[in-house]
Amino acid sequence: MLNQGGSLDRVFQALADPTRREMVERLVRGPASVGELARPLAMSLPAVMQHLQVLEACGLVRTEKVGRVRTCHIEPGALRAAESWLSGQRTTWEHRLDRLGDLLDE
Amino acid sequence: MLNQGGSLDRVFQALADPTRREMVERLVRGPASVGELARPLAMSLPAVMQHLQVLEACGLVRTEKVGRVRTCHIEPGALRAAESWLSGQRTTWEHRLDRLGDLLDE
DNA sequence: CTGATAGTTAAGTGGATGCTTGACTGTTCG
DNA sequence: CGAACAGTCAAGCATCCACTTAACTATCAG
Repeated sequence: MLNQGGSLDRVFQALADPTRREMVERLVRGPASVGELARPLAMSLPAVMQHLQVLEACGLVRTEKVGRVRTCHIEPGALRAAESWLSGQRTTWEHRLDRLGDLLDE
Repeated sequence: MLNQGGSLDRVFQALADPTRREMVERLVRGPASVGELARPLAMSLPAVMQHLQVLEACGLVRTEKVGRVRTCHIEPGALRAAESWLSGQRTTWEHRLDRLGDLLDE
């Protein structure tokens, strides 16, 4: 569980944008080409590319080009890292509540 | 489970900053004053205040001023919202893998 | 009252972000 | 070959972000 912080920075930063979250939501259902990713989005193709680069740079997405089409897959590891930081915080918080309850029981 | 998308934006945006994550990590262990939050951080007090305002604006932290000291508590709901979006994505991803496995079994 | 403490406000700065348009590259199809 | 297709590069622009310093307010202790 090596928690290298800089990577969490980028993952959360990536997820902070609704367009990129929508792309992730699309990709967890299966791979897609850049064009397919772009179709439901109200913006130019280069803009989509830039979002894609952010997702790739933080490890949330992996892409591969064959012929003239680039196919994008989700990379669940990065998602898991973020989820696990959050659940760690929740756990600490809950432990604190437990200790507080124990104190009150005395 | 009201899906207020704009709020997720702000929560992830807030968590994208290492200073703010550090503040959250401190606060899940218990309440703290602004000064206590600031002590371990290598930056000016106004900078810490600004981070605090971001955390408060997205609902991650609640603060209350008594006398001249402002005390900050974590607000676990916002953390849970982010965690639950992430776990939803993971779940969808896993379901897809299941269906894929079923296909291969045929 | 006076001084120290705890926090706040305001203004400014440099750098990152999210988007655009226009020109361009490589690939496939007829 | 030549046209359409899928994607990419580059530049430019408006806005946002993370900080700073300086000046200020409010509270508490002696």
